[in-house]
Amino acid sequence: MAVAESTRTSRTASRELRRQQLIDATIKCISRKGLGSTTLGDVAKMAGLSQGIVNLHFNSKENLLNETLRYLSQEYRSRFAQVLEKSPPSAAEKLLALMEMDLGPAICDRRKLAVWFAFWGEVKAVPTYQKICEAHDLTYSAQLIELCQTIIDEGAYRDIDAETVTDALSAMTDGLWLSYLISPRTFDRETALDAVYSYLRAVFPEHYE
Amino acid sequence: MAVAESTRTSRTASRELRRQQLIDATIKCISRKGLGSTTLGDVAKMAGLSQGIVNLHFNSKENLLNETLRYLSQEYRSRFAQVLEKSPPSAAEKLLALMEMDLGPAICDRRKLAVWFAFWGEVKAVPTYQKICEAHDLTYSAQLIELCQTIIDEGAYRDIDAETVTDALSAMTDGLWLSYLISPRTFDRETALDAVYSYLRAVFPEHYE
DNA sequence: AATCTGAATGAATAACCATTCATTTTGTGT
DNA sequence: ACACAAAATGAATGGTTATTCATTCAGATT
Repeated sequence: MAVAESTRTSRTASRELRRQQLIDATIKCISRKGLGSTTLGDVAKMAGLSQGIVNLHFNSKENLLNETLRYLSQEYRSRFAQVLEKSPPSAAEKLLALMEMDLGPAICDRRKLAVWFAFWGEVKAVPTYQKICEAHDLTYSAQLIELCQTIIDEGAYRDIDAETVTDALSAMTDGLWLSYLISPRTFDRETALDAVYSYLRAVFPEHYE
Repeated sequence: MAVAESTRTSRTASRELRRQQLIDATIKCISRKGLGSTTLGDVAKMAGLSQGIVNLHFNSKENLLNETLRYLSQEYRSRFAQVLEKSPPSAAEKLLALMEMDLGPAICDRRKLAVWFAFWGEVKAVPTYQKICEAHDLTYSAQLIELCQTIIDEGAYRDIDAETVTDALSAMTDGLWLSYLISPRTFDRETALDAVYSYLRAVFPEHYE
């Protein structure tokens, strides 16, 4: 476990900067050793700081982990918003761009995925994680439903509703992440994208041919 | 945390029986407290036995957890085989029955799911978990691919291959499990099944109308 | 330059927990 | 009944880790 970029930031960094530095270190530690065996000592060492540093800035390990999960959620949301902004205006293209983001190298990266799954693995046991994840999914879904509804209206598709397509698509990306996490050798991101394409082409044939 | 059915099994149970009793207790503990804070003391108390019992039968905590994951995998596989046996002979009906099993109350149960996700959350950090999960997915996929191939041949479906449909379907069930784990209030099993139906109807319209 | 303030350190503490093992209990065969 | 072997117990051990806090350090203010 390597020591991080300690020389670049001045020894006395502003409060927010140091907190972010520690959250980054936490993410790195969890992705390497797992949530179960990440200690505050590990996090401090990874950040190139001293033993007591986490409690100084976060008061407790529990709080550090909550803030780390909140950060992950917020980071995802801002990428999501960025993709929505930058992609072409049509709903079909936006939806496709979002799926490609989910399965692109920035997000569908084993290190990041390992951290998400580490938290998901404790969702039932830690109510705070559940609340954060539930809120995360909710805002994410709401925007996908809007896009899907527009597509359905445009194509006058029958026997399908926006909520169902959204449930299916977001479940699929989550599940594809798991496949990639478990079988990185035999399962790649292109294969994952093909699965999503197969669904989009099948339910929205007018839009995705 | 309650004490389990200690009176039913005789104090000196056969080796295999006691091991299974401890695995069951482990599953209960993980589903309640999470993998991270399940101790051998918890497991022993849950089983109604003494502190040192786990090391007597499993030698180490690591080994107990490995065996617990193997048991989960094996249990799933036997349910899977049972559904294949009991359902009508057509591939389309078998596939549907399997999906309904995945999202039925026996498997899509928050306590069980919490345990699966607890292990998945450590997959990147614990090579043994990864190997067990990868092998699990492999045998599971192989059988689904066969079914899908039969359906594709029957319906002479174009532009779709069995591997892709299998990837999509199993990712979807995994992801739907996560939705159910995170949002048990707003997300129910019927909603989850609708998502799967929407895919099946769309890619295999001849078979699922 | 001297002082002051908040950030950072890292050794010490106390709690927790996996593992060990000497002792006790149980069931079986004689 | 008795002896023996296997199973189970639970107190003790040693290692680990979150948290605390007295001390040190950096840099801003006067």
